[in-house]
Amino acid sequence: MRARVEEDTKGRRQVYEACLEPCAIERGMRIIGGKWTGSILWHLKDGPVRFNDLARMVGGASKKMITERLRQLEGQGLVHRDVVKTSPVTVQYEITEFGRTALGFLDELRKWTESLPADLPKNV
Amino acid sequence: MRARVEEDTKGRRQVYEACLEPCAIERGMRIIGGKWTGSILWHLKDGPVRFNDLARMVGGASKKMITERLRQLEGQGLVHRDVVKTSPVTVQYEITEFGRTALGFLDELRKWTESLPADLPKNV
DNA sequence: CAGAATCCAACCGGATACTG
DNA sequence: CAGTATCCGGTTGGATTCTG
Repeated sequence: MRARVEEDTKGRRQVYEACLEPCAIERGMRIIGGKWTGSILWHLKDGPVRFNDLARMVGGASKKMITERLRQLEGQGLVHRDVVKTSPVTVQYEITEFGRTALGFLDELRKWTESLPADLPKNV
Repeated sequence: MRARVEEDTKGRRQVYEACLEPCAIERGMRIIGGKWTGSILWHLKDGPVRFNDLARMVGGASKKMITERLRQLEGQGLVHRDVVKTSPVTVQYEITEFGRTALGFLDELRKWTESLPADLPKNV
């Protein structure tokens, strides 16, 4: 098996060697587990959202982060970018059909997180 | 609402302000989305695994990483550490009942990743 | 509005060597 | 075997400023 060279969620160069190839869990996490990535995708589930609105919805992430993640998601075909020629221009981000295939997992994650007891051991 | 100060998967200090509190997706990702975290948990699903065996199973991660993640998972109550007094000592890591509650969506993630077409747009 | 550009301290994580 | 300790270059991501 040849070594694969890819970019993960954060644009980091990842070299997957023969016997070091991460399992599906790890690969998946590298795709949608990056900081803010899942959250961004999730907030697009109900329809197109404009850049600044998205930034507000994903509260906590800087514009820089939102931009980087969106570019990545776009490059991966999970999100579609649409420029509306108003003045000033507005930009709509929309989840693609492919992107929607990840929502099932994200919803499971959401349910899991929300089910966590309030008195967790530590750090959870 | 007061600001919460916690540690995420990677032990980073995270300050969650009132209106900046991440959504469940993001919080969940901070718990099990860290590098190697999901993979480690996943590889414990079939029963206790010893340290070095785990390191091999999660191929690619250094011992340092395995150790750090295991300590974290242990502190969160997702994994239990058991020292067996052989000579030299062996250490077994076992997923807890609580930890098992995370396997559901991890399996969703696995299925999602494995379903990805071979000819993906980019970076996926 | 929707970014792009820059700065930079903090952190991450691999490599290596060592230990009981 | 199951770690710990240390080094250290690379990456990350927040803050800030600027633009069409």
